[in-house]
Amino acid sequence: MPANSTLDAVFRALADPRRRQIVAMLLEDDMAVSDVAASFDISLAAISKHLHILGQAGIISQERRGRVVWCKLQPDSLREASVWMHGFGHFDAIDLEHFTQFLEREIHPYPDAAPPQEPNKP
Amino acid sequence: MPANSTLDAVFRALADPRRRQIVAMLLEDDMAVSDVAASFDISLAAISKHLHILGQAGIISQERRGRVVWCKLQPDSLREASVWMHGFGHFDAIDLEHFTQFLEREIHPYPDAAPPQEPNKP
DNA sequence: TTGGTATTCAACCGTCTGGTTGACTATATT
DNA sequence: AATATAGTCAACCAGACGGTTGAATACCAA
Repeated sequence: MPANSTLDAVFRALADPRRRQIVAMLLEDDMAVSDVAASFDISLAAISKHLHILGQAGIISQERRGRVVWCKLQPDSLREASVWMHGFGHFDAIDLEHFTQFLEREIHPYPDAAPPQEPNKP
Repeated sequence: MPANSTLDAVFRALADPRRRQIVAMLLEDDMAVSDVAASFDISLAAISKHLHILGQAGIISQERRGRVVWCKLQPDSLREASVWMHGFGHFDAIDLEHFTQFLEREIHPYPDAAPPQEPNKP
């Protein structure tokens, strides 16, 4: 198995829209597991699994503080994959305007739903 | 489903090391389906499926010429996903030196195996 | 100590994935 | 016309995925 297993894990982790949405949410601020879960209508256990997959890929880290597990984005983990993709595109400058639009769509997919609430950090 | 289904497909397509290797090979030159298959030890049918997945994601296009189906990389398809990732990394300049190293690893994972042969293009 | 809150674990389930093989279609070659 | 080559299709299979529920664990608070 030659293949860069980190790249495997990163791309696989990002292949799920819910996980991408989680990543986008964590870009704004660290969140507790249940805070993350509050933005979705699936079980807490399912969210826990998604976070585990993101953690395995190195995209987030999790730290228990008291009974709360805090999730933190590890942006550097995306560097390798980003470089990989960029190499194929021979794109000109990255247009962050586009990115902002994606972010909006990913973080607030349901405009009517409850917005991600401010976590009560210690 | 808010989720950008193109991003879904692109990330999912890239999550498989064989498919990434195919993409890397196609960066060097267009290839026929059986030329692609020659670099792997799985069946032609399996390769055909992988190419279909890459095609669905828009990462490659396929064009039949005679009885040969030629596969061509569509680098623009990676732009959206590249932008997405780049937005999280707030990386400095993309270092294409790294990319070249990845490429080497992805295209020639087994140094002893037969190198990808020159396709006989018309 | 009792009880509530936060999270994970374990077992289970339907669906998707990636592989196989054999039949099939379509094009070249002789 | 007969045969070889290129590729896809269809049926099948084992294993991974994403979800559920209920029990277990760990911490905090009264």
